[in-house]
Amino acid sequence: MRDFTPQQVYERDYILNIIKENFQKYGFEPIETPAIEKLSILTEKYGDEGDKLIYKIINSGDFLKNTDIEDFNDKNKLLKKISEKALRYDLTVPLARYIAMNQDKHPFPFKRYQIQNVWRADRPQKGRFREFCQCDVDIIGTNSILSEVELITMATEILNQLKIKNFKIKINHRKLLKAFSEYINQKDKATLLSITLDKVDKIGLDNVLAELKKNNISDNQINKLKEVLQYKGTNEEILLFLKNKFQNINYALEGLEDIQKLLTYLKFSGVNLNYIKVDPTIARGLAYYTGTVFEIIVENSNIGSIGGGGRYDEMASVFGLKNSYGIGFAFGLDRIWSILKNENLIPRKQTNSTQILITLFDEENMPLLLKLSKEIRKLDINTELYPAPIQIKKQLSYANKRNIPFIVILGKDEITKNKFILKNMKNGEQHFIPIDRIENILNFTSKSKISSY
RNA sequence: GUGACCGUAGCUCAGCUGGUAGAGUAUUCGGUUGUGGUCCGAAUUGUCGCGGGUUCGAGUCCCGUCGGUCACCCCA
Repeated sequence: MRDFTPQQVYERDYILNIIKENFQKYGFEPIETPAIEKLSILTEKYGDEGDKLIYKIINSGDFLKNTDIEDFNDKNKLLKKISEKALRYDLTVPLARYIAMNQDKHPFPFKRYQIQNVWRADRPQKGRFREFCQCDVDIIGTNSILSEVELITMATEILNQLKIKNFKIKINHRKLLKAFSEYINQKDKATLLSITLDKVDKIGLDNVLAELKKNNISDNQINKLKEVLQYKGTNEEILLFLKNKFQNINYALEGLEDIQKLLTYLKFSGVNLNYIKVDPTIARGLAYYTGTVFEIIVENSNIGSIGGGGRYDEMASVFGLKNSYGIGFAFGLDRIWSILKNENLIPRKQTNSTQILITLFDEENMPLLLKLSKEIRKLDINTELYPAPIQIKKQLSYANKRNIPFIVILGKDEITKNKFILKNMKNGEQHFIPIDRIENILNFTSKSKISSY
């Protein structure tokens, strides 16, 4: 739970604007959905771990009204009786619900983006918040590999514009993960396998294998896995190697072909393939993925991924939309912000804040000052009036704290001369400007506009 | 959901082995009448996160809870 100061909002807006511009450039349209969803919409979409992290909202009024003592012996049963609403956990599931409910309102494929907060009942830690902002883009209604191509191309474009170096987009395919379990004759342990493999990056291959051993995977099977996972090579080499290993597993070959095509098209789409890394261990925990999955990381940042996504071809069908294809990914605004801060990549604020503060001596002069402020704004200069006739030193001090580069003084002395004073707060210089030649202000302000920050 | 540490004035923090709170900074006022950012002087500031317990007495000990930081788990 965080507040954002004006400076922080500026910094976040800088990122949001780049993201939004690119979303629009690729033809995505915005939607918004409510923060609160029905709890039943959200459950069982993110896996067991995910379900635990959903913020449940207790029913209003007498929330115990339908419960009896026995319900307290079964927490899940109790939960259903006292909570029917929840805060959204991501933007993908609400999108699926939205699509199912608004099928008639959009042509398909439907390309939408959605930038809103989501909530997770997590323990906060580095790069992780209970309330955070996701910038989500999805394409609903086609299973064309071009969707993958477009999303990844756009992601690299955005990261380039944000000047983030060292990012990698790791790509995998759920079908490949599944193939691992078949490859070692442990089909029923597919989930365990994918969750464990996902940790290779974090705890290393040896620890992963040790963990599998604890879960009753035999030495023989582990060695078989090790041989595959140890393999290092270029994207092409990895694909070839896996093709060889999985030659008898049809769906694995499909997955490999998807990735192969994706790489080919990315090249034509102008993406520098150094950013792309095929990684058979990337799993992603969310339960709804069915095809390609990807994760965007920044090397040496120790902040986890800054974005991730994948294909989820069945999800909207849960909400009644048949043959629904879907793919998308989300950028984590807060994590990108954190990285840009660390790397000093956020440009300094130029000048969209106040340029001139008009000081006030006497309420009698208000009409004149209001008129003056309007005339100055006509020159496209951000101007404000100090709202109360307090001591001028206080008004100057206020301008100082606000970093306002100029003040105008127009009191009775000046009025008799038909001039006002324009004072440069940086060097203290003062200039008299005739009231009927307001545009002369520009002689002094335009130069310092940029250097004032 | 698990573990560790933390939560004292607006901010950063001090407060030893229990005896009802202090510094720096910020704020406000002043250093004479209409000129800030420096300097000097003065003043204000807190239900010590919240709830309960132990004790004659708790910021200080115990329990719970909420919030923060970090590591798991998982994820943006």
